[in-house]
Amino acid sequence: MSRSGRRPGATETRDAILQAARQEFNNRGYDAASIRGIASHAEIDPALVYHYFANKQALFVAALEFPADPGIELPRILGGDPQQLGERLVRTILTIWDREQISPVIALLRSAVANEQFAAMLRQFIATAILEPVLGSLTVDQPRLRGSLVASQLVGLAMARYVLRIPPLVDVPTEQLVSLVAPTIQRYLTGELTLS
Amino acid sequence: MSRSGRRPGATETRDAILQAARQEFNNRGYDAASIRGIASHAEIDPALVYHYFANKQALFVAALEFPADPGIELPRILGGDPQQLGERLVRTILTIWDREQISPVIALLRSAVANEQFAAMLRQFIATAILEPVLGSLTVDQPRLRGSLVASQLVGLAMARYVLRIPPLVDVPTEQLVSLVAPTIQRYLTGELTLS
DNA sequence: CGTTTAATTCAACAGCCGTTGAACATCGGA
DNA sequence: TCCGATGTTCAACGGCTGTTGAATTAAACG
Repeated sequence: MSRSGRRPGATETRDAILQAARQEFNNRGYDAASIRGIASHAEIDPALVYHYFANKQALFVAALEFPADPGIELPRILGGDPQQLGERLVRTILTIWDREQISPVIALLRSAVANEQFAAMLRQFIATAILEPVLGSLTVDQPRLRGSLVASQLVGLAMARYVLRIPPLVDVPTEQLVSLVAPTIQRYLTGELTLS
Repeated sequence: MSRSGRRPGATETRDAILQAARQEFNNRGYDAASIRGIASHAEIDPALVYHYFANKQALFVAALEFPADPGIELPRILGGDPQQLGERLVRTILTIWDREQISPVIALLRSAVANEQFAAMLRQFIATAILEPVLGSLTVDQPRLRGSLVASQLVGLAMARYVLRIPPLVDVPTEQLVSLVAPTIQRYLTGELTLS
């Protein structure tokens, strides 16, 4: 019964920890996810986590590591008719969210609610990775206001579909949801804003 | 130096606890808000909270106690031109949220993110207090799908303006925000849904 | 006035948390 | 083969949490 000490054979522990961390952060958020819980999911002692990562926050950042490379997706969104920019944007984002049951954005969203520091991270990500490139490609008035309206609908979609799980929305097929929400995004992006 | 024991004079402790609880639940959410923190805000010993409320969850429910009576607001929303239903709905909700810096809905929203039980409470509140009456007053196809789309935009608005505090949105005057978002809500409520 | 009831605090419980240091076992290179 | 680096566990730390029971003081009621 050798308990402690290194295990024979190759080691894949670091990845196991990251995987468990992604899962836990994704569906509990930063605060509610615990090192002990993550370690237990990875079938490992909690202290081992600290052998690979400096502390909880470093683990969170490592687990976030965005899988969708904006450099690849963005040109596909920005190219083409600006009048269908909203549709391409919504389709791309929903596809990414739906592809993996575990999404860094959802993890960050869940964490941002109780933690101002992560709220700032999420604001920054939304602004620089989505809004600035998309709106920079257009010539419209009030780009920042338009961007924040787009953000509100996208965040609402993520909350309703993945966090609150409001029933009809959870089951609507991706492409149908695209055609329902895209007009809203398109209006926020290029429509006339009535500032009564 | 009498420490323990009852204080002379009338007692308003229960209200002080509720007020502190509302504040803490509102801007931290259920899990992050602590009984000790609430008690300290109310300048009171933590154990005193348990003299008035059975436990943390009971305190949360008591602190929630909805201030906007749906029975009063709803007829004002439902009466009038159905083509401006979206505008009246958004205006009413934003007015309620803006009026008090402390809103039960925001508290519930913050709490629902990490706690499935509160997510269910929020779903139920959105459905029965907002969506059902509003959509019940219309004759449209796909009412549940329409309702969930409305919910997604409203939740997104609450998240962006009050939780994430996305800069432009925080400072846009209420009435201007109404005129920006109302067309979206109106389209979800009565517009043609293109189910491609 | 005496007694019961209500308000209040103190001290403690058990449980969880992030984190650390020491001990042990295996691997990889000299 | 020896030895340092790496992987792994155990046990503990201090701090925070929700909650409870006993003790103390004042109000309310007869």
